[in-house]
Amino acid sequence: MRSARERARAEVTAEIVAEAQRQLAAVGSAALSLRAVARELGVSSSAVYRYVSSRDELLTLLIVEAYDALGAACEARVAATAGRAPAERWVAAATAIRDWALDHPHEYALVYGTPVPGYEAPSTTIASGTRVTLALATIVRDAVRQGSFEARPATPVGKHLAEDLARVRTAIDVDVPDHVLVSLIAAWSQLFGLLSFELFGQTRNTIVHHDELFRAATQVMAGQLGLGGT
Amino acid sequence: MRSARERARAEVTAEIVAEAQRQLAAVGSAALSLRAVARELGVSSSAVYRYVSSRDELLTLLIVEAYDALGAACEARVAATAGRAPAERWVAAATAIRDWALDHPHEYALVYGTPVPGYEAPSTTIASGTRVTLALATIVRDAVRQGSFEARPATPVGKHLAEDLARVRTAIDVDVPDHVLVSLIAAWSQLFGLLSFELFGQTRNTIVHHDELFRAATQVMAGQLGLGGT
DNA sequence: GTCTATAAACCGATAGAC
DNA sequence: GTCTATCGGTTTATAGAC
Repeated sequence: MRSARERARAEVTAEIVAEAQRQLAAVGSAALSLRAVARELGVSSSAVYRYVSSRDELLTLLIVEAYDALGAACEARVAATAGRAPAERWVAAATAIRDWALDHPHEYALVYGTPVPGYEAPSTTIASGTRVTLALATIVRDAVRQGSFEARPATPVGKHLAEDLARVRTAIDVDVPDHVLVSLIAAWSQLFGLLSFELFGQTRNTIVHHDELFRAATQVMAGQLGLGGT
Repeated sequence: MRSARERARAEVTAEIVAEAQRQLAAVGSAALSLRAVARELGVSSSAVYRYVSSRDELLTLLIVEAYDALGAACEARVAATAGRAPAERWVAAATAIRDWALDHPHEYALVYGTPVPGYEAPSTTIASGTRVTLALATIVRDAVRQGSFEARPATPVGKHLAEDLARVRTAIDVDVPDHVLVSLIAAWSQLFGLLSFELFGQTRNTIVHHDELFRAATQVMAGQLGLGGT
């Protein structure tokens, strides 16, 4: 059981992370400052060092928090749509990702945007980072098991790439041919690519109804991936 | 004709931009500092203000420069492959984009990554920013005119989205049905999504042969877009 | 654990001399 | 056009008192 001291410590750390998230939204990750967090929290700067040993550690906390929140949101949607048509699940999961990203644009940018200069992510962040990818893979895995997956005509894949894809196949535990994995990666990168375009303002002057475009594009990709009709 | 003064001024400005690009690579866009540029150039900070009126203006110069360089590279590849099979041209253009991005990762991040906090891009950057998109659209336009474009079964598109797509159709001057435009946007965002994944390290622990994956994924997307065989 | 005080940097931008 | 000097602000991080 945790002592009162440990619990107090966890609580203060959570407050620091919460304030850091506000800062992140206000000034961006590069300008995130331990000092400003302390100032806003009403404590001196050195006090914060008792909880967070450096700016990089604070960034790591934020990154893990963001990955976990997004991963949990996506996992929940995938679980909630179990039994539905695969294409429908794909669109639902993608929408969950987009909804979270629109609600937390700066945390999205922190993990999927330009890396913070000078910051090297420790391996502790990997597990949280792959959650959302694994959740998406679950949809394909279920579709394959149900037999509602339409195989596409095979296209050959280079030998070196096949090695990478074998690693991917193991990681996501989806037993499909190489060219389907390529399609899956294409769909996956399409999803985040379009989302980044929207959030980073690349389509600002052309697209107004981003929600409809996103839905249509993910529907198209689900079909091209082989997840079958709606 | 330009006076000697004007020419000297353009030359010094170019030196400032070149040094700023080095800074960009070293510390990232958020930490880009007029002062450091001046220091490295061996002049005082205030001297630089004679050429560049503010940090934001320097950023704008860098952004326009990056967009134009990438746009020119893509346009050149599209022009060089005129007459070839559309899918081949798509892959070639995508590869040109990737090659430029790998050669200039920080400039890529400047324009396609997280927006610089506090910086508002002036409308002067729009024209340069759309060059690469227009170059890609040319491939589809040529394919349609040649008749080597395979129409896909139509899927309905919402009314609001149709308005946006009408704007897109005019902007890129490609006369295809709505659902094809959605596919095109999907392919476009897939291309930049995968490239961002690679450059921002999202696939770091899984993919080794990024070049082969990129080629395979763009090939698949070209096919799904309707650009036909190799 | 929290505080004050401090070191040693950095920044954008401007004034005024030359 | 370039300089020095300066204003007024920022930062990370540490030392030492309480």
